[in-house]
Order: sequence, then structure tokens, then C-alpha cells
Amino acid sequence: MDIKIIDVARTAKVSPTTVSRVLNNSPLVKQRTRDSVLKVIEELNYVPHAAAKNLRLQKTMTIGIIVSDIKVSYNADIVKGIQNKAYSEKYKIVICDTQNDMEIEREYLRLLMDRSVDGLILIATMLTEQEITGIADRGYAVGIIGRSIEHDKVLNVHTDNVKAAKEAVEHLIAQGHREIVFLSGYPNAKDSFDRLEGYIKALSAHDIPFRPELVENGNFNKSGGYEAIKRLTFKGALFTAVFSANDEMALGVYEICHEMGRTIPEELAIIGVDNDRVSKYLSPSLSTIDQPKYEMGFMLADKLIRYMNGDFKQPRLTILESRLLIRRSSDYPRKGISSSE
Amino acid sequence: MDIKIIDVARTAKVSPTTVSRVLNNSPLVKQRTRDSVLKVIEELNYVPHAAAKNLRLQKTMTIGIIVSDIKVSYNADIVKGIQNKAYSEKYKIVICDTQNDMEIEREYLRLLMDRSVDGLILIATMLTEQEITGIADRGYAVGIIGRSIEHDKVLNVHTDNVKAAKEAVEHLIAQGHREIVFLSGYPNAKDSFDRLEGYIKALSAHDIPFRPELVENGNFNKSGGYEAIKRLTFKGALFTAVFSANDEMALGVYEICHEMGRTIPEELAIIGVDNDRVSKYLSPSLSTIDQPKYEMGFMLADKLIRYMNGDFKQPRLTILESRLLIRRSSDYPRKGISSSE
DNA sequence: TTGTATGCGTTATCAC
DNA sequence: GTGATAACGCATACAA
Repeated sequence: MDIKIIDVARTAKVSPTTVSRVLNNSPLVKQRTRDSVLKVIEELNYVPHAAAKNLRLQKTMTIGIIVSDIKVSYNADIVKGIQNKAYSEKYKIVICDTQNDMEIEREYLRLLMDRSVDGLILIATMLTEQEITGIADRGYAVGIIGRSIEHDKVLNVHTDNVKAAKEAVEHLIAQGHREIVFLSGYPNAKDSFDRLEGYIKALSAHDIPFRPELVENGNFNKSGGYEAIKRLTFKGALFTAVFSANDEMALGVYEICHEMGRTIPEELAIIGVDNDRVSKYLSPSLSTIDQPKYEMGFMLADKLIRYMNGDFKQPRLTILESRLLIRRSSDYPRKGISSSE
Repeated sequence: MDIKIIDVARTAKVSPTTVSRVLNNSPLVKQRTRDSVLKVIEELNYVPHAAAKNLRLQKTMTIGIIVSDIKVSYNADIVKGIQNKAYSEKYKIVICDTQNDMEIEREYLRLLMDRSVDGLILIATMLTEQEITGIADRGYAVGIIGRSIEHDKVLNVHTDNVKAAKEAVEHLIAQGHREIVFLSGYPNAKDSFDRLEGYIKALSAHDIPFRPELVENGNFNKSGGYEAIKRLTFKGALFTAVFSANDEMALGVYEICHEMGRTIPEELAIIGVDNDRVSKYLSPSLSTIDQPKYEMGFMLADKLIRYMNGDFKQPRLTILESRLLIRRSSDYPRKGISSSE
């Protein structure tokens, strides 16, 4: 049987209350008493029982994280940021990996509505806006990454995807490209949608007509990227560059280019998004948009913890800067184009 | 305020006991009653309070995972395996990322001794054997990956590192290599030690003298691998192949080879261990030993859950097979050597 | 400065 | 089949 507070109290010849006070650093316990209690705690190896404490205090010092796939380095970076902030504030984290399955995500959500966490962070969630605000209405602190929710109880950190995408596409344009493919992610992903908007803005800023047939869906994964380029090629589309809404899809583009003998960047330039761990090891190294993933996780955890502790006045939304990393996959000016264009 | 079991009981005009019975699928409640209670639960959106349940039942249906770095793809794979098994058995997981810091690891361990988890899995832990068995003695189920502990309460899953390493080195020998460097990990890491043993066995099986000066430490990380090869080269050591105790160090070898203009595999062959996500994307692709990481996590979680539910008769230790993946980094026979050698 | 008594929300024991 | 009640281990209001 485990040691309980009453056992400590008895061997230290004080009341449970006093032991509790020592445990919680209450100032109103005499130094001598404190020392002797501390000694007994040490001797008996006493640890307060979490469930009892949680029940009494009505909080768990735990943050739940619902994430689509912990193996994706983008997600892992974010989780790491959350984790480190949480640790520094004495919070624990429970991870729920949904494997991109909406039913599993719902199931986890149900599982977490039992007050076993004080707050919840959703990374690239597929839940409806209504479901998300519902969590907040139930009294949970909610933070989101990878989507925008307009609700005064939902905290939010993201980067300006429109701006970053525009910058990336403008870089391609500056290299002399005019037929640029946009590879999109899940149809309803806000990230992907914003990047499309940036793509269109870049084109229009340089008087290049937007051609919907150059937009192809790749579902954010490698085979999706592969198939998308295959489809475009099969349709006879002509293009000299690809802006992929994430690096993962770019991997598929590399693969099919390799199969078709189309060289990167000479015959096809490409830029991804995420600065995935593999991107710099590819041949050629992949240009990409680097988002401050770790910081996003860290900041969101910070906001969430503040919120859980009563600070409701902080900004609901924080926007961080991402930056374009030009690597070899897009570093090849088309002939006849000077840098002044 | 949250809805409690008493609220459900009142609006359903039954006792809390009956509601509890319905919740826990007790057979001794009339179908009519069950239905009406279920309806009220649905209407009120009632969810049982975890802390109260945990306190009463003295268990949390939660597994704690202490891991050195969740970003390392090797660890992420294992965690994913654990997670999936846990989910299927209705367990949650809390992740503690120690960032390879022993003090943080200890701190987390303390944090988890409050009965907030029913069992604990340690991945590549740096704790002493005594500390680990201490956890088991406190009544926690304990599982370990990446190390062997002889204790009848500590569950264990790993691969035969000696055998796998021997096979890898023999592949290099078959390619005509005789001066083979072994890049070791942390000095006290069992994995690394076993791989060294396999390396030595392979040499001896082919009458190649073991030369301690070809063993160099790289601390399991990229810069360690880089520095190790630098040191060896500086000392004037001659070698045509490297067996690296993990892929991460091999990245450093790639880097310094690139700087020194030494081509892989023609001038230096290399094999790693882990089948890290990046390994196949490198140029040239990296030969490596693939461990069934996901399965290891999955199986260990399975064992742990069984153990927590009273099955103490299962084998304490399970050994899984790993396999050698020959890729381009080691695929270049030395001249004058026939495959019969 | 310390101690006593109560309640957090649930499940299990026992009685009806 | 169903219900009243005690207990899980802790922190706090109130008393001393």
C-alpha cells in the first residue's frame, strides 16, 4: 500500500493539515515543524496522490494535445515547443495522435472531456468550428495551430501564409518562371488555402494571368504530389516551376521527376513549405518556407497557460514570421531573364 | 459548473448507483431504465469526472513515456507504436521529453510517481539500474526500450544488436573492405556496445585483426560523427569504410567527406543504424540497419498493458528481428575482390 | 501556529 | 433491479 498524508502526519506527530501546508509551502508553519515533516516525507518517500489532489483542486496541471501525426517533423517541432513550455510551468502533456483520422480525433476529444486535462491544443485539426468552440464553451482552454477560429475563447498562433507564399512565388517569378504550378493540400485546409491566395497575389502583382488548370491537389502527402504532377503531365500542361503547399508533396515531385528524367532545378524549379528535416538533405536541396514551429508551440503553450491562470486580456491571436529558404531546387535563373525583371 | 452523476440521477429519477451501473455496462439494470438514463446522459452531455474515477479505482488508464528526444525519428516511431496500442486498449499516454538531460529525466520521474500513470515506458533512458528497478518496486509497471535490465518486474523489447552489426560489417568485408572504422555512441549505451561487439565478431570471423585505433566515439549525433572522422584523418588513420552506430552520426560523416572531397561510396563506404527517415533521401542513399521501431513500441505497450492487468507470466523479454538495408553508400566493391571472398 | 471536519465525484458494499 | 452510504486521499474553512 502506498504512503498517504495521514501516515506522514502520524510519524511526524502532526496533523495532515500541517503536512499539507508543508507540501504546499504555506508560510504559516514553524520552521522546526517544517523541517521535521520534510524529513519524514523524505524517509517515507511520500508522494501526494495525483487523483486526490486533482479532485480536490479541480485541475490536473495537464495539457492535452491532439495532433494529426506525431511523426511528421512539422508536428514534432510544435509538440516539442509546447512540451518545453509546459515543463517549465510544471504542466504535463498528453499526446493524442489521430493518424489523420477524423473519427479517431473525435474519439480522443470525447476521451479528454473528462477533466483529465485543463486545456487542449489542436494541431492541424479536422474538427468543425462548432466542435472546437464547443470545447471552449465547456470551460476548457483551447489553443489551435494551423487554422484560424474566430472565437474569443480560442487561442491562436500562426504565420502569415499569404505573405510567405507570395514571397516564395515572387522568387520563382524573379527566376524567370511564368508557368508555375500550385500544389494544394487538403481541400479544406486553411493553410493551403492561404498559400493559394499568396500564389495568386504574386501572379497578379506581376501581370501573370492566373490559370486554374495549374492548380492541382496533392493532399499534403508524398504520393499526392507524385500523382498531381503525373496528372498535369498527362494532360499536357506546360510548367517550369512548382510551388508545393508543403515539403512532403515535394518529395513526390522529386520522385516523378527522377522517373521522367526531368532535372531539378534546370528543367523544373520547386519550392515547398515547412522546412521538413529531410528537405535540406535532398538532392538538390529543397527551397522551402521555414515556419518557426518550435516557437509556435512554445508561444501557444504560453498563451494557454496564462489563460488557464486567469489572464484573459492577452491577444487571442499571435502571428509569427516565417522565412523563405532559397536552396538549390529553385536556384537556376531561366535564360534570357535578368535579375531586374 | 459541470454536470455530475447526481444531476443525471435526479433528472432521470434514479439513484447515482443506477447511473453508474449504466455507465459501466452492468448487466443488472433493466433495459427500460438503462434507456432512459442513457437519454438523460446524452441530453445533459454528461462525462464522468476522471479524477474522481481515478481516485476511487486507483488507476488512471494512462501510460507515461519518458523519451530522450521526441524529434528523433527513431523515438517518434516507437512512441507511435506505443500510442496506437494504448489507444486500442483505451489507455492514454503522457509524453516526457528529457532533451537528453539526466536531471530533467529525474525530475519527470519524480513528477510521475504521483500515481498519475499506471505504468511507465523508458526509451533510451540514462537512469541507473537501481533507479529503474526502484520504480517497479513502487508498484509501477515498467517497460524499457534501448537497454537491458535484469529484473523480473521490468519488461523489455529489443533487437539483437550484436547479430545485426556483425551482418552489416560482414557486408562491408564482402565488398573488400578491411580497414573499417567503428563509430560508437554514448560510452555507456548498451546499443552501441553491442554493435561494437558485433563489429569485432565480424572482423575475427574473417581473420581481420581488431584495431582499437579505428574505434572512435561520436556520441550518437551528427557533429560527433563529423569530429570523429576529422580526428581519425588528422591522426593519419587509413580506412575505406565506416560502420556508424546510428544514422545521425553518418550525417556528419557525409558532411566531412563532402568538405574533404572524399566520395561515397567509391572512396569511403558507410553503413548506419536506425533507418532514419532522412537516410534514404541522402546522396548517395545510406545503407543502414532497419529496426522494427513501431513494432517494438507496439509490442512493449502490449506487454505492459497485459502486465498491468495481471498477466505476470508472459516472457519478460522479447527480441525482434532487424534487417540490413543495402543502399548506395556501401554498394561499391573494392577492386581486385571477387564476390567469393 | 496547529488541528478538526468537510467535501471534491465516483464506485462498491450492503440492504431492500 | 434498485438505492443509501462509505471510502478513495487531499486541501481548506473554521476552530482553537
